Amino acid sequence: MARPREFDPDTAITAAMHLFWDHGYEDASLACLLEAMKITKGSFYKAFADKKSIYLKTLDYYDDKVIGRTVRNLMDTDQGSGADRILALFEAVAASARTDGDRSGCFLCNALIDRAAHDAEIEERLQAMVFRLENGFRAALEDRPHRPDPEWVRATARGVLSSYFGLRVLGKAGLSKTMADDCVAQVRRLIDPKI
Amino acid sequence: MARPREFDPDTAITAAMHLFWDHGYEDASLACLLEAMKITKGSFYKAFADKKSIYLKTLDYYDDKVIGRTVRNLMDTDQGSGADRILALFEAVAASARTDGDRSGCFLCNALIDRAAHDAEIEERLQAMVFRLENGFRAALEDRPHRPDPEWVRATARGVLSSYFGLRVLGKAGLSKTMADDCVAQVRRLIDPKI
DNA sequence: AGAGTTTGGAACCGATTGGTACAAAACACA
DNA sequence: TGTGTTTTGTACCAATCGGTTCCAAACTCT
Repeated sequence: MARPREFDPDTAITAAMHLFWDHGYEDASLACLLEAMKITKGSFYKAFADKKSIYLKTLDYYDDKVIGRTVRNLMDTDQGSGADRILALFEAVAASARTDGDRSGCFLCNALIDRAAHDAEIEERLQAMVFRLENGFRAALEDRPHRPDPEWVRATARGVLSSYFGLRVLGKAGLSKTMADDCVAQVRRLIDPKI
Repeated sequence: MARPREFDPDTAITAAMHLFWDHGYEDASLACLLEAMKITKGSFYKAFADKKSIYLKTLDYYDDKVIGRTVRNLMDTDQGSGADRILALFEAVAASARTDGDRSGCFLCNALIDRAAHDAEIEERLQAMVFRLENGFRAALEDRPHRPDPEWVRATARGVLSSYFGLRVLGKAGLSKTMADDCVAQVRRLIDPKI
C-alpha cells in the first residue's frame, strides 16, 4: 500500500534507551538521539510523536526486557534457592560496577532520580517497576523449605530493594572491589532467616 | 575602594544549590538560576566564572553544611549510642520522604546519578563526600561498650551507606509509610551487633 | 569634589534546543 | 504504467542555551 519504513523500530528504541540510560532525559538532545537511532528528523517525528513519548517507550522497553528478565530470574526455582537467586543478582550488579567500563548503572534508578519528581506520567511507570522488583524479591524470599513469616518477607524484601538501589548509586561513585563485596555481604546477612 | 556588591554570595549559592538539588545540572538553566539567586547576568559571571563553577561551589557548600552536619551528628557521643544516631538519621530521612512535600531527596545522591559518570572533577568531589559519610557510619558503629571487630565495622558501615542511598532513591518513587518503616527496620537489623 | 575601582544591567552573540512543513522518494496495488 | 499512501530528508522555525561586551551606577579613598 505504501512505502515501507527503512529502520527497525525495535533497534531504534534500544538505541534511544541506552542514550537516555546513561545521559538522562535533558542531556540526551534530539540531535544525539537521531544520531544514535540512525534515523532523520522526519522519520523520528513520524514514528514517535515527540521526545517525551519515546522516553516513555524506552521506559516500557526497559520494564519489559530488563526488569522482566530480572524478576523472572528471581522467581525461577530452577536457579538455586531464593537466597541464591538474590545473591546472584547482587553479585552481577557488583561485578558490572567493578569493571570500570560500565558506569551507566540501572535505568530505573537513574530515571527515578532524574525525572520521577517532575513528571507524574513518568513517575507512575517507575513506581510500577519498583513494585515489580519488590515482588521479585518477595517471591525469592518466600522460596524456603520452611515458609517464612509474611511480615518478615515483606520487610526484608524492602530492605533488599533499598540495598539494590544503594549499590547502584555507589556504582556511580566508582566502586572499589572491597566496597562491592561488603555491600553484597550485607545483603547476605539481611536475607539470612536466622537473624 | 570600589562599589560593594548588592547581593549576599552565601544566600545566592544556597539558592543555586537548591535549584541544582531538585532539578539537576542540565535542567537548571541559567535563566532559572539567575531568577532563583535574584541577580542578573553581569553579577553572575563577575562573581562566579560560569555555570559549572557555581555547580562545584554548591557541591562544596552541601559537603560543608549538610554532609558536615550529618557526619557531626553521627559522631556526636552526646546524642545517644552510635546505633541511636544512625537510626535517628534514617528516621529523619524516612520522615522527610514520607511527607509528600519534599521530593528533592539528597543532593549527593542526585548528583552521583546525574553527573558523576560524565565529569571527573565533579566525580572527585562526590567520592570525597561518600567517603566522609562512610566514615561517619563507621564512627557511630565503633561507639559501643565492647569495641566491635574492625572488619564488621567496615562492612556494616558500607551496608548502611548503601541502605541510605537506597532509601533516598525509593523516596523519589513516593514512599508509603510502611515502606519507609520497613527500610529503617532493616537498618536496625544490620547494625545489631548480635547478628 | 575628583580619581580609581568594581558592580549591575542591558544589549547582543552564535550555537543549539525541540519541533514543523513540505516535497521528493519508495513502495503496494490496480 | 499510473495511483494512492507512507516514509524520508531537508529546509526552516521561534525560543532558549550559556556566555561576552560595554557602559552607567555606586562605592571608597584622597
